[in-house]
Amino acid sequence: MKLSERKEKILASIVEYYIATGEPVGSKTLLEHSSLSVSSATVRNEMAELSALGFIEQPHTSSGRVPSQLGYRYYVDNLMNSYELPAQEKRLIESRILSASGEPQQILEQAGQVLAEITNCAVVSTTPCDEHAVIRRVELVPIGTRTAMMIMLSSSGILKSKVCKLDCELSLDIIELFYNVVSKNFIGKSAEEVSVAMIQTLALSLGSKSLAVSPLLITLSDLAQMTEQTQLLLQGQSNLLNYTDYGNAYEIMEFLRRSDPLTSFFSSKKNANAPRILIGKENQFRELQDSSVIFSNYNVSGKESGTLGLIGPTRIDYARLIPSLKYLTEIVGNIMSDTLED
Amino acid sequence: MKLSERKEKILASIVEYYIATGEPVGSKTLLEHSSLSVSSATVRNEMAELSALGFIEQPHTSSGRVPSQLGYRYYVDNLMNSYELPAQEKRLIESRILSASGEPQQILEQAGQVLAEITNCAVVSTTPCDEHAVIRRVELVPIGTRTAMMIMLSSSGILKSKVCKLDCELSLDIIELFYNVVSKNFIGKSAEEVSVAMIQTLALSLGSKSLAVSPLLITLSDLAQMTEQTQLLLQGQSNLLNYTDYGNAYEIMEFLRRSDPLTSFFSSKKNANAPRILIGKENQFRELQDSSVIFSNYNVSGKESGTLGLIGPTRIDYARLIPSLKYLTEIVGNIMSDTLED
DNA sequence: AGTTAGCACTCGGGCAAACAGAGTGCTAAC
DNA sequence: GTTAGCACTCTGTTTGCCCGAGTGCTAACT
Repeated sequence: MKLSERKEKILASIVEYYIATGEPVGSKTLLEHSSLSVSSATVRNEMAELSALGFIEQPHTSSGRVPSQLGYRYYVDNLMNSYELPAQEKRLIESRILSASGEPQQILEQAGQVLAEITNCAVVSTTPCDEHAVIRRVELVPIGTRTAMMIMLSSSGILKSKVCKLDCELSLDIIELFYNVVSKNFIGKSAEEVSVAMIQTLALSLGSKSLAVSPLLITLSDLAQMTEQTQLLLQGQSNLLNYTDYGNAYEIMEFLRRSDPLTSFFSSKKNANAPRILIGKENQFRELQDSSVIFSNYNVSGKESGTLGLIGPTRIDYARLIPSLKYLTEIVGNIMSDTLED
Repeated sequence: MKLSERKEKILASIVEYYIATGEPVGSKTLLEHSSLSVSSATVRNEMAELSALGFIEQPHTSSGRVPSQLGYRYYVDNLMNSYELPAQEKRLIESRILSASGEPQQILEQAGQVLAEITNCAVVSTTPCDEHAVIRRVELVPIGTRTAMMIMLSSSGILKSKVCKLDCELSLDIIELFYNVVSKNFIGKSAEEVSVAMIQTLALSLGSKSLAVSPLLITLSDLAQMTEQTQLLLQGQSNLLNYTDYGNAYEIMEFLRRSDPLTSFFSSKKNANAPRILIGKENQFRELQDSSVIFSNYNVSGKESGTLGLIGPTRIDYARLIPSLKYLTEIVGNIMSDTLED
């Protein structure tokens, strides 16, 4: 549906004024804050039609208008002029992120913090996940006579470690055997390929040494699982309190804590290089249906690997925040790619 | 100050009833919920005296009484009968924590989650910090021709890693040189000893190889810093919404985000093997003065290393939560010690 | 046909008055 | 020292009221 130019102007004014102030906007206030040169009565007529079309609604019979979900959608799709991020702000963001060390988790943490500050929204991000990631390197660092720390590095740059306790002494030949087994059977394999069954048959084939090596193999498989799992990072939760009521804020927090639904949602929404915007009920999660969710993927080495997302009110400042989010995902992707690149 | 037995009974009843219900308790309700066999008038008289002494107070002139800070303090110090955690709950806690892998961070995370669930409080915990910790092991894992991941393990079991980019190719002899330098100059040293100055003089002494090795040394010193820093872990923040108002919840969240004050506060309060309880204004942080803070240290290998803490309302259920917290710190300490032990 | 002025109408927010209920402190008797 | 009784106080809630903002409609105007 295409609105007349004047209706579009009015809708844009309503959306922008409401986003800026949070106050429902009446015909008079609208005139004061727009360049329209018609009377308030005309505006009222137009508003009545916009109401009928479902683009705006009234909190109560005699209050100003507020954009409806559909109104925001129309605004985002047709009216919003996405402005370019000023170079100064770009540099500010960049400098804060570059200070983080090279680990994905830390880069995300830093990026999330910056994002939470500049957007005043809750920030969710997922650690990079590359379905085609393979085990790149495994190291075993003895830290006692029968304990060792195993470290796994995946091709997507994820580093995980876990302590492994053995039933017997960790002798040099066991270590050597382990490394042999690893390089023959695990390096270059993806996490899914490291199944329990595979570990078991492998352990059996080792014969007498099996007893000593199998705890190591189990740890290895644990690590493979951990590497594959995307984690959800939450930041700026306090910002939720700025826009929702008590109960909803609590619900959202609890929802975010059960990170699984969002994680799988994000990972199902790849193949989009532009930020996605879900306004109100456009998302499937009851707890978030009074909020808007904006999320965008970051690319590591050209592949979409993780997501940065914002959760804010439906009257979130789309025009300002979308470019910020977009820029941040770019930066995050670049830095992570840098780390991996030779 | 020692109260009469009857006053103690009345105070205990008030505290317990108020903790249980959140309702101010009047003379009549008190009688219904205690074993006293006197009339309400007598209770009123006693209450008036308790009021005068400052142990209880009235929200408004004609409402029931509520324990004052002093009242809670007296209760905690003299009246509370700390009950033993039922074996069943112990086992439940244990099973959930044992499922965590061996890294301190993950153990804490798991423990924090359990704690948040059973207490309905916000949980803060600090990663283990041993001032006498020394660098135990450094590993350099090449992940590209000019990038490597450096991994540092401290004697207190902390594992940190950072990616390091070199200006030139990471040749075998550079790696060897690096390991030599490390084992000669860093292993067994504490983080404080790894100063920038020390790195610089060391780099100079390497002559022509300095250029190649110094990025590695800088990364090493970064890692040493990271190892030394205690991190603050936050969980169950949503529980804050259950007891404070909006503004205060926001303030507490922001306060917790600026983790430094609490971290240094906790680390200054070691040398106590029992849980500590700070009621209301007994703590020094304005944001927390409407709350109670209960915290307890966990010991790794016999040394106090980190803290688990609860933040909740002043009407928190002291009698129930203190044993839970205590048990959890014991468990956490034990598991972490296990990991380190040979 | 589109625009405008004018007007009656509606509804929420704020404010005061009225009210019910819980709990107190005090007094006088036991 | 304890108790019964009673007047008093204070809060939270409900009710009614008014004010203001904003609407929709009608009739006139261009």
